[in-house]
Amino acid sequence: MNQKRMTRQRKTILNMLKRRKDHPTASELYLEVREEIPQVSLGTIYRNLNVLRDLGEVQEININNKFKRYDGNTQQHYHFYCLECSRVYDLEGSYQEELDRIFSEKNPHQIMGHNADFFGTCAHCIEET
Amino acid sequence: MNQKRMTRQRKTILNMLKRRKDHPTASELYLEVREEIPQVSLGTIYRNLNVLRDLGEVQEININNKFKRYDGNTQQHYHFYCLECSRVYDLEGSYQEELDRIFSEKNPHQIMGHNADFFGTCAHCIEET
DNA sequence: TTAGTTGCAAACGCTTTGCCGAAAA
DNA sequence: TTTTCGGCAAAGCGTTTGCAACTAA
Repeated sequence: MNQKRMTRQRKTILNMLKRRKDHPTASELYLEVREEIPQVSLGTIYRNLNVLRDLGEVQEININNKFKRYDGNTQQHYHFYCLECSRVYDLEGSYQEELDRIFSEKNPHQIMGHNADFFGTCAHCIEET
Repeated sequence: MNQKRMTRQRKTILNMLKRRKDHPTASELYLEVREEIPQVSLGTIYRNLNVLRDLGEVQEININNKFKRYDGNTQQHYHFYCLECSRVYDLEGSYQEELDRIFSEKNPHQIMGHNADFFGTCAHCIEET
């Protein structure tokens, strides 16, 4: 792969993702980056998110096939998707490595890992009802 | 909701999904349906998949944000995604209900269920190398 | 008869990309 | 200076939708 440069745009996007505890979409990130670099373009956001994802600096989240979300936390962890408000949260609790073992034994594939996302009603939406 | 009719197109799509053990995309299904109903349109495939999904007759699978896949097996089960060939397989082994309890205790959200998909190299691709 | 459905084609919405000037290294 | 990157706008692509004709019930 080519050598990557740490441009102002790329640095800003990465910092914002590391700081935010939610999981913004490219458009949401675009709005925030624009406050700091007004002339930035959406294409730049998308290009940099793909670069950062390839470098392993951020995690790409695909929960519902609508749009991708990005997570500055690159450790393995699970997500929670609220069916009411569509917010995505990190979940507390450890990654269940034994699942890979359990399902490896019962299937002919070489399992390298898994993704899991939980769904339901988030704390925020429970309060509102 | 409105009353649904079992048209020839809808019946054909449902039967094919129940019979196939893979998890076709709308386009893949379109190709197969067209062998039986040559003048069918892609729009009809999409509309019926959404209807059947809403009726609970088929399961919609979102593994990588590229395109949706459909599964005629409506029981809870996990999937395996091959990183090499992109095929999607059903996994043998039971749904881990206790995960919902474990993560419910550690988080403030009301968890109703979860999805999990495993990834790695499938049996088919292992053989080829 | 009548409300849901289809085929067709255009529209949608998120994401990618070609081009060229700008700027890291 | 060299090579990657950014801004802009157009294109790409899976999916949805408006419309008039059609059909299941």
